[in-house]
Amino acid sequence: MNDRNGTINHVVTRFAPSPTGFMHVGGVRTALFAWLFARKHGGTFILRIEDTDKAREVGGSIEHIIESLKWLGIEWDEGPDIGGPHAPYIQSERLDSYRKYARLLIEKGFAYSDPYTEEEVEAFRKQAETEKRAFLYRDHRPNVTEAWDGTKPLRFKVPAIKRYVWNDLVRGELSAGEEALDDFILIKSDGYPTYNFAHIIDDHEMGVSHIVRADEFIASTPKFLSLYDALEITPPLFATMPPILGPDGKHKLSKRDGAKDILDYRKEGYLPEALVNFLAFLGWNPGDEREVLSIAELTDAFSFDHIQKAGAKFNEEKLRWFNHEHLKRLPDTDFTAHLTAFMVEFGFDTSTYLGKIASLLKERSQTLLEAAEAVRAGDFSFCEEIIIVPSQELLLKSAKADAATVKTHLKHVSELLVKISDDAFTADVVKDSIFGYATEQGRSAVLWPMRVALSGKEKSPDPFILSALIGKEKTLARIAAAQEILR
RNA sequence: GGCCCUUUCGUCUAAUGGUUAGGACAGCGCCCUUUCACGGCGUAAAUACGGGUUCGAUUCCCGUAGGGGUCACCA
Repeated sequence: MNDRNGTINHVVTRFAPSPTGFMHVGGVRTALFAWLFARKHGGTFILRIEDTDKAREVGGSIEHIIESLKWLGIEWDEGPDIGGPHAPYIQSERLDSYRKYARLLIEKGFAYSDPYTEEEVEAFRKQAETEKRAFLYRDHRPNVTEAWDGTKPLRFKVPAIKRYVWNDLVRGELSAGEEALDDFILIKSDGYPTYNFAHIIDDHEMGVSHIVRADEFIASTPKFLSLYDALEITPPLFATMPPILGPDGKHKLSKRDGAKDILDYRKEGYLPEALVNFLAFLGWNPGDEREVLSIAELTDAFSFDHIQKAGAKFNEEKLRWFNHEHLKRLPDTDFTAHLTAFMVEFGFDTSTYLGKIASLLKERSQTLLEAAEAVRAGDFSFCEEIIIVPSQELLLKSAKADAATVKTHLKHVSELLVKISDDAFTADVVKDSIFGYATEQGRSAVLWPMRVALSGKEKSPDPFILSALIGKEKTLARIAAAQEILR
């Protein structure tokens, strides 16, 4: 909560999704910022499920949300699965609480039973639309109303129609006119509260200090503020995030633009920390020129001060770059562990030589999926194979020399390599032993055929790395085999 | 249509009255190099427009235009 000077005493933020399907990037980023802010200030982060619209609820969503957040490493201190001092954390289980505040508002004269049918209200709305006016229920506010019996919607009666001005931690001073104020529904005829009502009660009861929220709530803030007034509750601080736009920048990112389930990124081989890094930079920066940051660094650098006001376009190209950077920074053993887990999970056959080619894979793949596919395609099969039988054509393709000359070179290379002891057969030693000869004789005539002899492929890592990878014995055998092919 | 928000390279952004307007992704070029990849260097590229305020505006104010949001018994 905040004291009168606005000093942060204890930060409490929350992420409050509704279980209506999968998690998309917009929701995840809002959750991420709320979480980073709480962590930065040693505060509390709450996960709350807003399931007050039973018609739209999609089964399994809660589990899916939890799985998504956990994959990203966003952990909550209080939530539906772990409980906490303000349990329950699922709104449909908090109905008593909303009724309590509803009664309070009725007593104070700030709530009344809505006498109209849905059709009648719809007609008012249509009329406003026809007249190109904003729809305001309060234009039709009834003079007398019956006592609320729970079968009709309970409406909020706006205490004062006025212009509201408030401060937003990201946007600064915001304001909205009287048109933004209306008698909105507190409790629906099915007994569930609306978002407008429920989130305010919950945030209050859960001690939320900062509401990190999406752009679309700016327009309804005056409604919230008037409800806070009626309830005589001090509102939390607001921090409004910029929208995430589709690649064309024309509208908010939608499924059509490829907005997908956040867990799809796991399938596509993205590292959660890379995705988090990318998402954090969509509308935020650390205030310096660093870009590739770990979660710990992100937490440390995070502040609302550097959040953008304008919308950002989702750019998958840059996400791929972030992922590659994070992949490259992984120690080989960690990379291998990640890749192996990925391949097992998504049905790839794992190879025993993955650990040996970790550094090659990291360098060449932007995602774990690309690495897995490269392995499956046999791009590194030369690690396992005993014999390689390249064609003479390939052996000579870029050698810029005739078969007899190449054959002589390979023979000489063998003679140099055989002198190296088995345990000293590293890429550097191999290079040192033959590089002088190769330079002298023309590198393309020596190194190209050697590399093809070892890999059997037109494209591959260099022959020194290859030699070390497959070992002295196979290296010599393959070079000998290549000499047989040449005539 | 009303109300609200927003506007720096193609994209993500830095610079909160004085900079040759900086970085990154993507692009292009060169270098490294036996191929591929990695890497290095370099290049092109922006303050939406029009008015103010000021000695001086990317920065402050107003207007215009573009974009976004909202006007539910959805959140």
